[in-house]
Amino acid sequence: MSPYDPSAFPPFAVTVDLVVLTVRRHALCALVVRRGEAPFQGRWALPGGFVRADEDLAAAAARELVEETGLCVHDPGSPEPDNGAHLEQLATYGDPKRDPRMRVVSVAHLALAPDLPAPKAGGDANSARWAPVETLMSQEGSGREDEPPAPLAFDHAQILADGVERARSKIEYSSLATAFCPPEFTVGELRRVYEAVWGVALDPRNFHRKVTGTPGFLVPAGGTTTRQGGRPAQLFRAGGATLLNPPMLRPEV
Amino acid sequence: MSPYDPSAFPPFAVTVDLVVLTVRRHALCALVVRRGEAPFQGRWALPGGFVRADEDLAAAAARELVEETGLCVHDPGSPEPDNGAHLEQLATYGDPKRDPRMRVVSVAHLALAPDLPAPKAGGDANSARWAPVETLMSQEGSGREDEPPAPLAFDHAQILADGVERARSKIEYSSLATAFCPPEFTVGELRRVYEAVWGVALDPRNFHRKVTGTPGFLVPAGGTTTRQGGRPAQLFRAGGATLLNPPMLRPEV
DNA sequence: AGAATAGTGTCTATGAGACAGTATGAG
DNA sequence: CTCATACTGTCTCATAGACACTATTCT
Repeated sequence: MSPYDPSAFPPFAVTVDLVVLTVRRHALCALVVRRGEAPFQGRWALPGGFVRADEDLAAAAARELVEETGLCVHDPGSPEPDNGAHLEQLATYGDPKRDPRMRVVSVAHLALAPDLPAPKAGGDANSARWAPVETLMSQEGSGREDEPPAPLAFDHAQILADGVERARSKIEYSSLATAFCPPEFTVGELRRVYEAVWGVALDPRNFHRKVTGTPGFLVPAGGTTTRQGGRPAQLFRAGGATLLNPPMLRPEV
Repeated sequence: MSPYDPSAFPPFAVTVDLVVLTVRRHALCALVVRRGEAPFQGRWALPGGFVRADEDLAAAAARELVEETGLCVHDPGSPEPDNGAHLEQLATYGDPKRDPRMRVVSVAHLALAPDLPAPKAGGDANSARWAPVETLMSQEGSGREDEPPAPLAFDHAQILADGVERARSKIEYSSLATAFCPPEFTVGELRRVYEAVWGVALDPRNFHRKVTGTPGFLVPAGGTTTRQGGRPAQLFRAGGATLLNPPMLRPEV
């Protein structure tokens, strides 16, 4: 058999799974859905679904994101700051035994979204909710009654860990942290995003000097807000610069 | 239809494609094979093949790498420095029209190898060769008769570009450049790897101070060599450190 | 007034980049 | 000898981190 014979190939199912991250109440949270059917019935899982026959992978991921959150994907070309999310491919998971029913290859995607009111349950899941990644990634689950316990279904714990690590490293050298913020935000709000994603405290003064001193990162939006209390803070929106050079340093030495 | 019904899914073929990079004669080169059959018959393409029914994605990539180059994949756990290559997943390409015959999702992998004598032709390709990425990535191909012309088959030009970009950025903050070197190498040889991959000239003295001053990056192997001419240089092997902090800065501002 | 957050200035340690100068081989 | 490469040392400039200080709001 020629390895390129198109009539002799093992059939695979291809899905997209989504790691949707947001920052809620100073904590990095991921969107999880409760599975309504076997396998792993009743367990929490990442949202996802089959790629359709004539659908690109990115389109499938964007479709699932809309179905689960109502978020539209931000088009990098369009100038207007819709409240769309950032979406990028994460990695592909294809262990032959990752789904007990059949051979499924899942192309995981990472989405970063600003804080949303509440997730709406999609048609293909009993319920959906935001859960702190700290809870989801701990072996035991939290002791609290109202939090979803680990472990996630399938290999979703690994996918989530990879997505969180991608987000944590990517905000170092890119302006991606603004994807967690509303269209207009203050320096303090952006700093709290970094602190929530990295789980560390940053010096507010050095942070302010760093982000306002990087050309193209932030552009003044013209107003001020006092929604955090204290002295009114200038509002910014994300500038055109996507790469941060020199990068924001993650304190951890 | 439930989107999770395992009996109702569109069938996909899943392949792995390989971006195999090495440094030959001060140039970053990629392994390409000439296609022996339609589509794109006679054109150059990245090596690759179908994932088998019970095979993990990484295993399929490692199998293809052995078939094409004879290189075994370096197991990060084993201490002995076999001349294995570095292998990692790159990205997945699934445009519905990327293969005119059928729906094929390709999980591309990136392999970094030391300089090899000559590629052996695999069973599923007429011929294989190393080609400078500069030639492969230019629109026109080189004017020289003995070089493979662009463009590559399928979407392999995009995959190659993504692989090259991954390699270029990853040697900044990791010790991955040593994957291009033989088990024992000199500081100058490692510098020439950086220069070839980035296409820039680096100050030999500052480079030497940087790499020898980073703990765990290089460990002395005990001997010296004079294979580059000039004063004999100390031989090193790659140390245990995989992350470079602070990173090697790519001069380009 | 006191608390909280925003924003500026100043000092210091670290490291990158530039480059002088010495060491040791091949021809 | 010259030439090529290896390696060390020194200077300067940029910047991260620490932190004093002022500004402006709310309760």
